[in-house]
Amino acid sequence: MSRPPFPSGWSSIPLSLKNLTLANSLPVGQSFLWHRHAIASSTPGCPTEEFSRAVDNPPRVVCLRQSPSHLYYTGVYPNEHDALADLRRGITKDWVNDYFQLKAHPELEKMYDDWRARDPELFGKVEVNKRAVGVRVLRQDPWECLIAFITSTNNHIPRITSLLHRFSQSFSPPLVTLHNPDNDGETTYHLFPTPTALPTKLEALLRSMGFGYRASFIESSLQTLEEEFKEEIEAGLLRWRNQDVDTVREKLVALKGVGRKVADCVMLMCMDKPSLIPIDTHVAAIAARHPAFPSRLRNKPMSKQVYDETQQFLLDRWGPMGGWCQAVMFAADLPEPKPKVKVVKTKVNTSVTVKRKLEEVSPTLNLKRTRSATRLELKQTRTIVTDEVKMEE
DNA sequence: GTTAGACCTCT
DNA sequence: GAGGTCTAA
Repeated sequence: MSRPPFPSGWSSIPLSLKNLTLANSLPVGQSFLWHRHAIASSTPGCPTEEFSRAVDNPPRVVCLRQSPSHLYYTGVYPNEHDALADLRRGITKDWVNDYFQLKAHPELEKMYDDWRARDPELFGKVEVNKRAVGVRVLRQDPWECLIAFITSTNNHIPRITSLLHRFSQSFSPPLVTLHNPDNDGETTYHLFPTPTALPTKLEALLRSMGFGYRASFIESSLQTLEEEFKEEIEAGLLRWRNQDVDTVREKLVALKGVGRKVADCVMLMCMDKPSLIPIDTHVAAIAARHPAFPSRLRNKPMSKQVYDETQQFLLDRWGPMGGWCQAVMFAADLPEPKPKVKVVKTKVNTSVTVKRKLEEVSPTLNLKRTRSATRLELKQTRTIVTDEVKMEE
């Protein structure tokens, strides 16, 4: 009898970095639950890092790697049956195509051409940035996306990321545990919790987990959604994809903790509304750089009116795929990811303690890169759902 | 309809 | 002050 996890094996899709760059699309503030690891055994021209996360329907861990010419993917399953079904039916391949919108919008480069022609002033100057290459808007799950962006207000990416991982670990059982591809420890993956898995008195719990005042927003929004959709919140939210912007915006803004900006984020990133340009302070600053930006909007505190006019200004520049252009501009404007450093306390002489930074050694590149997912060794797998809520230490 | 403060928490 | 929003004037 085999034991989990069951990898469906690596497959690949021919895809250029200009059409999709994982590193510029996954960790840039649209999605927060991807794990990112260097690959210990890699060779020039082959992938150097792996992105992975738990994905539902069926439950599995999706792993992604990328070379200049191909996108590699595999699903790692807690049971053999689903892994075999994936092999037969290409479940993860379909998921990749849907998530990155490769079928719906196959030619990202054509969009870049269009934005360059429309807006040489802003887009033209930014797109030369390395971080502006291959930025795609992801087609995410609405339920997860909604919670993520309620959590995002007044927070930075690293903090949003840690809060959402904490959320998943607390309310969703471990799915599968895999060795990290950088050979540094292992990761236990959890699906994003379903609404029904959340305890009734959620606010106090979330507060203790560090959500702050957003805790009450999440509890209240959950309650509102339960009133509208009963037990079918996720399916209900998915149906909002088929409705027009104004209708959906009205419903989203009715939820506590969801204002105009969060609503626009959710509609852009999971409800097929590619023209929407969410205006946060960052994007507002980008817009203000444009020579033609109305001076009466400059240095004004954000208000509904300033929001509307700024959004309209950018929409005029960027056109029907304006939300995608915003994603490029946003990603390119993020600070360079800090090189990982370890802060080591070194004891010197008698009792003087100094802090010293040590550059983390980059993984040695081996000449062989295995495409077999059998490297993913089981450490611990539990598929039993517990009612108990685990709190982070 | 518009505009201050407050709000959790971490840097 | 930060990838805002809520509430009360």
